[in-house]
Amino acid sequence: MGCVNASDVSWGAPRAERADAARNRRLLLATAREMLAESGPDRLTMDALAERSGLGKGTVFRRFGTRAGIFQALLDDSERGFQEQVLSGPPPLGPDAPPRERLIAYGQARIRFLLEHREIARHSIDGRQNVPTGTQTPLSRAHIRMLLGRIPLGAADLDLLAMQLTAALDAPLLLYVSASALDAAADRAERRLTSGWRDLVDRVCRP
Amino acid sequence: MGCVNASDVSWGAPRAERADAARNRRLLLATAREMLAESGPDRLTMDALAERSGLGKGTVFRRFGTRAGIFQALLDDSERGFQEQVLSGPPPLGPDAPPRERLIAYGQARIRFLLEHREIARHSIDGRQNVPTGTQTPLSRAHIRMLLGRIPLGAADLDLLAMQLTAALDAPLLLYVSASALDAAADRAERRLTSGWRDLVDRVCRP
DNA sequence: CGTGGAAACGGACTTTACCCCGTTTATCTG
DNA sequence: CAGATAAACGGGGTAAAGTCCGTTTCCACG
Repeated sequence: MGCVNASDVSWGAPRAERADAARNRRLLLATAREMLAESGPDRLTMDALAERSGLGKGTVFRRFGTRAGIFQALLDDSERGFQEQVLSGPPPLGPDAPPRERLIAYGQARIRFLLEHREIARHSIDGRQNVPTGTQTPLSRAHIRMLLGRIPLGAADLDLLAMQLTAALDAPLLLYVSASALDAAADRAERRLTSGWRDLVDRVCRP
Repeated sequence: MGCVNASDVSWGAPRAERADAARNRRLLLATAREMLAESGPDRLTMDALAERSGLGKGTVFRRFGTRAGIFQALLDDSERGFQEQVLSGPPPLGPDAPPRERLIAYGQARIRFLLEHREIARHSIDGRQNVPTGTQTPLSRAHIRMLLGRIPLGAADLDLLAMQLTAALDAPLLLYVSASALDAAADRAERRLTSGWRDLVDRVCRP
């Protein structure tokens, strides 16, 4: 837990982020959340964000690269707490639970998380690039991969299987089910996706 | 097969597409393909497409709605042949094969198709909207759904399972595996995804 | 402290997606 | 064949994304 954070002597390779840059990133994320809460994702433009933060547009773009990048950063940020639950929280989500149960619990938690942040998650997808490296899904994938490694499955391409399961978990919420349908019946959707995930995992993990 | 095509007396509800509109759509798609072949997807801008087609910008937008819409239309168009193979071609892809084998064959064919059209497929994703209704994936989903219905699976939410499998099939190519990785080793990727799909279907379909 | 160089900043500039609405054209009806 | 009507067209206009590069700020090191 209290081991290594960004401001430590952790410079293994790059050179730690400059102080002003870090401050501005926090400021930008905070401002973005405000704007999001006030007027929804569509009004969150790069120009507006820059102006409202009192920063230049160039800064916003260097930090996030692209519009979708802002949403990725926001999602990433929101995910931190969730990640801690997964890595060191209580079972069945955290360690000290049998891997198959952890896998099911993980899916349930992720579904809830994505539902809760569906707007942001939706907007974090950028057709020009594949899903962001170093954020959201890769961690999902890595975690699922790790759990699969501890479940007795016959010979199998575990990396690929992890990717397939990640897709089965995320894509419905990110791509397939319409946003309006989710808004209309979020509870129902959550129950359905959750039990669907359990079924899928059950099917995949046996003999 | 030769039952109902767009120009028939099929006006159940809307009013068949106007002749000039149809002609222009074909022209636009053809021009888009040319431009794509010549200079890649990034140079395919709405303005350029309009000008090169000798049409107005407004026309392009009314036809396709959005930039991603062009790529969706292109993909849809390319998919027609593929769909016929699936609906009425020879087994194991077409009818007259046991459903489990058809499902596996379908996945293999779809993987090949997406790999072949990966550029277009990538660009057809629009973060603002869920995956297009009436094209590509919905058909995938419907087909998978239909096949699942004919495979003995215990009690299961078949609609959801179909969505999960569709996601597991498409998302790796659409979202997760980087375009450059695919370009670098498309053959290897195809083999891996293909056998991964077989494994997944095997796992899912056995009580 | 002072300083050199790397990193971050700012905001004008360019490009592109997307909107709007007056005008033209296809098709249907009598 | 003429007139009506709804659809399609055109292309200028707007706003937002993304780029560039001269200027400023940080901070490691002396």
